[in-house]
Amino acid sequence: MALRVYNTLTGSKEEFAPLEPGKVKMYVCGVTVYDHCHIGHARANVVFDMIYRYLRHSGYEVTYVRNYTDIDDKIINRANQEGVPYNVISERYIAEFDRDMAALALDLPTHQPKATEHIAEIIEIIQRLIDKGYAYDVEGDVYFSVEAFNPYLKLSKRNLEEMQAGARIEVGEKKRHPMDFALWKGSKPGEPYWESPWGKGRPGWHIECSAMSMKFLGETFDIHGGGKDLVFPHHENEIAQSEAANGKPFVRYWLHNGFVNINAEKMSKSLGNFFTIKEVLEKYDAEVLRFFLLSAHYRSPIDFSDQNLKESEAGLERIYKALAGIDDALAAGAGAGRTDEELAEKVGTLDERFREAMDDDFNTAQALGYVFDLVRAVNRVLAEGGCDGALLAQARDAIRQVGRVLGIITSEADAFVERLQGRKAAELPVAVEEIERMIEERNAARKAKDYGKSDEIRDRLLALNIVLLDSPQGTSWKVK
RNA sequence: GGCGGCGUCGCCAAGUGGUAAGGCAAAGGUCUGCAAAACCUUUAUUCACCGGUUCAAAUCCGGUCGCCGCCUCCA
Repeated sequence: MALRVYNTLTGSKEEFAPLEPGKVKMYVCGVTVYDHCHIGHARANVVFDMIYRYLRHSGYEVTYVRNYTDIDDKIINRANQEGVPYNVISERYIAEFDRDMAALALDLPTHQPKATEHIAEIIEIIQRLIDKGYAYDVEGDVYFSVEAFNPYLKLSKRNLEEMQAGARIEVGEKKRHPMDFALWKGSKPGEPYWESPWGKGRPGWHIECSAMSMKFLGETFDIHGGGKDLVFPHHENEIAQSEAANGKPFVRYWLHNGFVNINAEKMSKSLGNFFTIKEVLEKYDAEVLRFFLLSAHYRSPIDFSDQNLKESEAGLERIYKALAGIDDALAAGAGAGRTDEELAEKVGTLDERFREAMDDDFNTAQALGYVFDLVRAVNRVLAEGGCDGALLAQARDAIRQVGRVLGIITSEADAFVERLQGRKAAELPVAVEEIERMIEERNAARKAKDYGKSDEIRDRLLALNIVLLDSPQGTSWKVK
C-alpha cells in the first residue's frame, strides 16, 4: 500500500508521490529563537522528525531542511530588554533549542539554515518580486501586494473581503492594501540592519522561508510542514512570495500538526499556559514525553496533563518490561523447542501492520496499538513458560524496529526502568540507607513470623510512596 | 461575524460504509504469610442529540446542542 498524506492545500488525503522518484524534499518551519521552547514546539518537531524517519524507513532519500528564525522583532525586543546585541539572544536560544531537540532524540535535519545567513538570497527574491510587479517599496519598507497574486489565501481557504471584515487588521498607512505584508522592514535607529537597495533594514518574517527552501530544495519541493497556526499568515505568504517570484508551484504537500492543549485550550505564549520542554524534562523522561506526543494522531489536538504523562510512562514501561522479560527468558533458555501460533502470527505481521498504519497519514497511535498487541502476546507466552528463543528474539527485534522508526524504545530495558526509578527516588524525603535499614528490620520480623510488625513497617514505607516487592531473591523496593 | 475542526468505555485514544484496536484505571483469577509487583481474564449491542440515505452508518447527508482553533505574533 502506498503512503497517503493529508494535504492542507486540498483538504484531503492523497497518495504521496515525490517529484523525483525515491527522493523527498521537505521543509519545516523552525522556531524564532527568542525564548525557551515549550511543549508545542516539542510536538511539531517530534512529529516531523517521526515523518522524516518514516520516509527514510520507507526507502526515500530525504533532504530535510529546518530553519532558525534568528532575526525578528521579538528577538530585538528581548535584546533591548537585556541590553545586549540581538545575536546574543538568538545564539543563546539556538543552543537551547538544539539541547532540547537532542534530549527528545531528534535526528538532525540535512540542513539547518539561519535567516541572517541568507540576506543576499532574500534581497534577490524581493527584487524579483518588485520587478515582476508583485511588490512595492515605500520609504524603506517593501510590501507584497496581495491583490497582485490571485491565488492568495488558497491554502487557508478564505477570501480578502472576509479577512478585511475581521476588523482586527490595522491599516498601515504605507500599505496599499491592509492585507499586504512586509518583505523588508526599514530599520529604526539602534536596530540591527543589513544594506539593501531600499536602504538599511531587515527581512520580514515570511520571506526567509521562501529564500532558504528555494536555496536548499529548489523552486518546487515535496513537503512543507509546521504547526496548524502557521497556515495563515505564514504559509499563505510563503506561497505568495515563492509562486509569484518563480511562476511555479511552490509545495506539493502541506502538512500541519495539531496543537498541544492545556485543559482543552491551546498552549501558547500569549495565553501564558505553557510549559517549557526543559521544565517537563525535569519531571518526566524525554522518551516518555516523546511517546506521549506520538500516542495521538499528529493532526489531532493532544491534551497535556500530569495524568496523561503518567499514563504514557506506564504504557512505555509495559513495553520495556516485556522486552526485559524476553531477555530473561532468552538467558534462561526457557521453553526451548516450543512454539506459539498467536505469537508467531503477531510477530510475523507487525511490520506489515505498522507500515499500513503509518502509510495512512502517519497514524502513530494505531501503530503503537499494534505494538501493544504483540506485547500482550509476548507476556502471555512468557507467563506460560516461554517458547523457542528464535521466536522470542524475533518478537524483540520487531518491537525494536518499530521503536527505531518512531524514535522510542531505544534504551536497554533495564536501563529505562532504572532511569525512571532513579528520577523518582531523587524526590524521596528519606535516604536510601534508611529505606534499606527498614527493609532489613521488616525481613527480620518476617523471618520471626511477626507479621504484625512487618506489615507495620511496610505501611510506613508505603506512606512515603515506597512500595516493597518481595521475591524469592529477596526484597526490593520502588517508588510508587 | 467569516472559515475550519472536534464530540467514541471512568480517563487517554484508533477506527471515514460491513457490524467498536490499543493504553491507563477498575474488577475477578494465578502467585503470596498477607500484600505489592508481574501475568491472565473481563469491562462500550454502542460511538453528543434528532431525522434521512442504504441490505448495512461511529463512518455519508440535513438539522440541533456543546467544545476548540484560525482570522493578530504563535509549533
